[in-house]
Amino acid sequence: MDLKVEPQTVQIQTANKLRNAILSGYFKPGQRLVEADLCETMQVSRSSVREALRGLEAEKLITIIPNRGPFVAEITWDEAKEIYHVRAILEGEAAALFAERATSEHKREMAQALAAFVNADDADDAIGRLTSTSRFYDVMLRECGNRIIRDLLQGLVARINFLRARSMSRPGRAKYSAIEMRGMLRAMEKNDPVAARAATVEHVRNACAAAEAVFEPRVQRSA
Amino acid sequence: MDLKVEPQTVQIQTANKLRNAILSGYFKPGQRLVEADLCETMQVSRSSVREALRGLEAEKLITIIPNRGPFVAEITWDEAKEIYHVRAILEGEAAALFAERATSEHKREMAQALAAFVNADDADDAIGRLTSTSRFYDVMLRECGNRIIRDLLQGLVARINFLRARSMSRPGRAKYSAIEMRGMLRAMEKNDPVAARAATVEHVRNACAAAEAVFEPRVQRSA
DNA sequence: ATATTATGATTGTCATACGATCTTGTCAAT
DNA sequence: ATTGACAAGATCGTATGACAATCATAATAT
Repeated sequence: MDLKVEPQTVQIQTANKLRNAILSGYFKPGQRLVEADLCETMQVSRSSVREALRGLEAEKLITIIPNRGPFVAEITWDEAKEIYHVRAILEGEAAALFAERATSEHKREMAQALAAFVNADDADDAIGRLTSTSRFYDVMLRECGNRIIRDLLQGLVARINFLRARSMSRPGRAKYSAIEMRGMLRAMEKNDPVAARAATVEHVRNACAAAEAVFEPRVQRSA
Repeated sequence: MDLKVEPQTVQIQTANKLRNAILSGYFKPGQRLVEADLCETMQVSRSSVREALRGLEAEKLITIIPNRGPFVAEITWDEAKEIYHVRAILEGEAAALFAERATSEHKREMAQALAAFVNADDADDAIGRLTSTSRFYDVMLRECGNRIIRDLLQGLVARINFLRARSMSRPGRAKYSAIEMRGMLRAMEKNDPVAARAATVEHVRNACAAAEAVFEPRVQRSA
């Protein structure tokens, strides 16, 4: 159990809220972020906003162009493909590591998350789909025993989050996704690292293919 | 050729200098960094320093504890091991990718870097050893065709930089290191991705073992 | 049509200020 | 000897105000 409690500075909250706004799609890729406007809407000082932005820049969620300011990061399909490539490798490794050490408690947790995913899909609940998959992965990444893999993957996934959401809401994809996740879980329940890695890599491959189908490199201009 | 030129803001330069200071060991792990002192020595405002620090925090080179300020990141041997684990995976992948697409020009560049490394070692030139290995890796990471892998590895390597320097200056290690790098290069010259990955993974494994030998988890107190 | 200039918006940087929080030392109470 | 209370000093977190540098755009001139 983690009992650590830490102060929530304004800067941290600002960073979190901005991150959420980007991941949830409230700020669109390529969109310009004006410091003064952010101060206004978030009711914090420019210092706090700018510090928060520096953090997000290092996470590659935004790009700060000198003298032009921050923009929500855009991504080319090339980059996205590279991310999926790395994601397959790291997530496969995490799956293998997890399979070797998964307890029945962890397996149950993942099974629950998967069930919730299926339910959310049946109910056509887009948010539920995302939170349940997150929960599914969280267990695996938290318990795989390698925090570096977890951190790297979280950073990578954040950068292609909008693709996930978009491709997952495509009719049919969620069903297949559920099947693939069931395959992962089955291998992990048997504590079979080889099968777990294979199933996971396959899952990411399919997610990549699904993402390609919905990727649109169009440049958006304001009317 | 890359002709892009971009403005060097004070914040960027501050971040770069601080990063260098940490990587070069001028600031030691665990050391406290006092904002006011940094402003004084670097002759920049607190705003610039703090923004630079936020960036370094996201790179995990420093840790900022709320109300206590920034500290140079410390690392446990556990974490270091995890980093080496991931490094082996990603560097192996990069090696395989590179082996498939390496041109004679690239091979020559790497051979030169390796030769420089041997020379630096013979001359007992610690700095030369580091710059030449960097050059060796830079070619591989730059030309492997996956910028995500490159960026992630650069971030990871930065975090264990001090271990590299320390273990490399251990008598004998550099010699073995050179032999291993020669093995990597040989496989890449044959454009053999399987052998290249194997040689690279082996190299990282050995580097990890060498690092363990010099790792000291001692807590340092000022006199 | 192209080049030049003016204009307004926004960023980069600095200086200053002040409350909040942490650290440390001192001293009393248990 | 441990605990608790309190004061003093250092440092951080945050806000504010200011201004030059830069950029984007519109207006003007060639």
